[in-house]
Order: sequence, then structure tokens, then C-alpha cells
Amino acid sequence: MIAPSDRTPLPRDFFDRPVLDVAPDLLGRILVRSTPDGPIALRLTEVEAYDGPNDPGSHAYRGRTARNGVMFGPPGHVYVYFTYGMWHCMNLVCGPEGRASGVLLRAGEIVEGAELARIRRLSARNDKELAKGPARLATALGVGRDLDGTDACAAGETPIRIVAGTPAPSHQVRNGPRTGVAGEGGNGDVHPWRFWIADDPTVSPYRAHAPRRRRS
DNA sequence: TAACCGATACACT
DNA sequence: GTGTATCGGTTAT
Repeated sequence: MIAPSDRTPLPRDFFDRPVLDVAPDLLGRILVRSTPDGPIALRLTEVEAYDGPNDPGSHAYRGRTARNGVMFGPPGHVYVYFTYGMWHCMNLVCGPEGRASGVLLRAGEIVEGAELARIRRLSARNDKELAKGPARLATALGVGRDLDGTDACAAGETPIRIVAGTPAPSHQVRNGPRTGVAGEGGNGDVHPWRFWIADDPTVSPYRAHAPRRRRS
């Protein structure tokens, strides 16, 4: 169950900070997804920061487009993108409006509504896999492009909100190169902006960027 | 119009 | 644990 104190979304000020401050602070927080069938709550265990203007790994790096427009808007809103022609991934917009920074939600532990998540994640072999990976997380929560631009800080029965939860103590926070971003993880390791909770079984395995095989 | 992007499932070892 | 097949949307040309 969600405690009454957990019904209040984190304020917009929480997200209106440098993305590298927000990202680790999101670990241990609870994402509450309201669906017609009931709520699903997820404790965040792994995130990645993307800093629009400086960050070649960010969708916003090349400027504003129809797809990434939400990233350029006010903080505390949800940016959802479609990838691999099959899946969605979910981000939270951070920093001041126009900065186009965001945090990709990579993994978490379902703490309420697991029965609803299991229906969407039939291939998961156990509950730890329900949201282990960004597309799995979005699938488990039933998040698609229709939720792009949702305000996660709004009051009332919103589709998505982030509540305080129990922030991960800093001594349990680890960071390292981001998954699947070109140039990271090798000698470069220029952006060790993946943050996770140490030893948490729901954190996704690290995979270096796979070089593309030339199309024949 | 075509190149490019990228997370997962599953088969296999 | 490793290798491979899978796709539609986005962007630049």
C-alpha cells in the first residue's frame, strides 16, 4: 500500500536543479503509475543523466525537434521516446526550462501492483526482471508516447508522479559509464552518468555500446 | 528517400 | 554467458 504521505508528488523544485544532482537523488524514490486497473509503484534503482546542450548521447544534443520537444520544456515532465521499433523508454526532464536535460529511468523494483506489471511483462522469469532495463520498465508500467509531456508534479490523480520514498543513502549510490552510449565505458568514460543502488538485484547488467554492423 | 538509432528475447553453449 | 535477429520512427540529404 502507498502511505498517505506518499501521495504527494515531489515538487517541481526537485527537478529544477542540475541533472547530475537530480539523477542520484532519484534513487530510492517511488514512481507511482495510476492505471485504470489500479496503481503500480516502482522504487527506482538505476538511472542515467543526459545533459542536453553538452551531451552527444542526448536526444536534445542536435536541438529541438518534434520528438524531443518536451525535453526543452519545464522540469518535472515526462519525456517518452520510442526505440528499436518496438519499445518505449521514459525520462524525467530536469534543470531549468530550455536546458533540455533529463534522467532516463533504467530500472526499478515493483513495490506495488506487481500483478498488473506481470501481465504486461509475460516474458519476465521473476519479479526482479519486471523492470530491469529501461524498455522493460516502461512496458511494466504501461508507459507509451501517449504519456509524453505528462506533468509528474501535478496534484491529484495523475497518470505518473514521483513521491519521496526513502532516498538511497549516498554510500549505497554507485556511478559509472552509461549503457549503450558510444564512446563511454572505454578509455573515454567521459560521462560516468549512470547511477545505481549498490548490489540491488533489479539493476540491469551493464553493456557497452555495440558497434553497428554495416548494412549490406 | 535512405541512413541511422537502439533494448530485448531467445537460442545456444 | 554469448551471439543474433528483430523494427518503426527520426533525421539528414
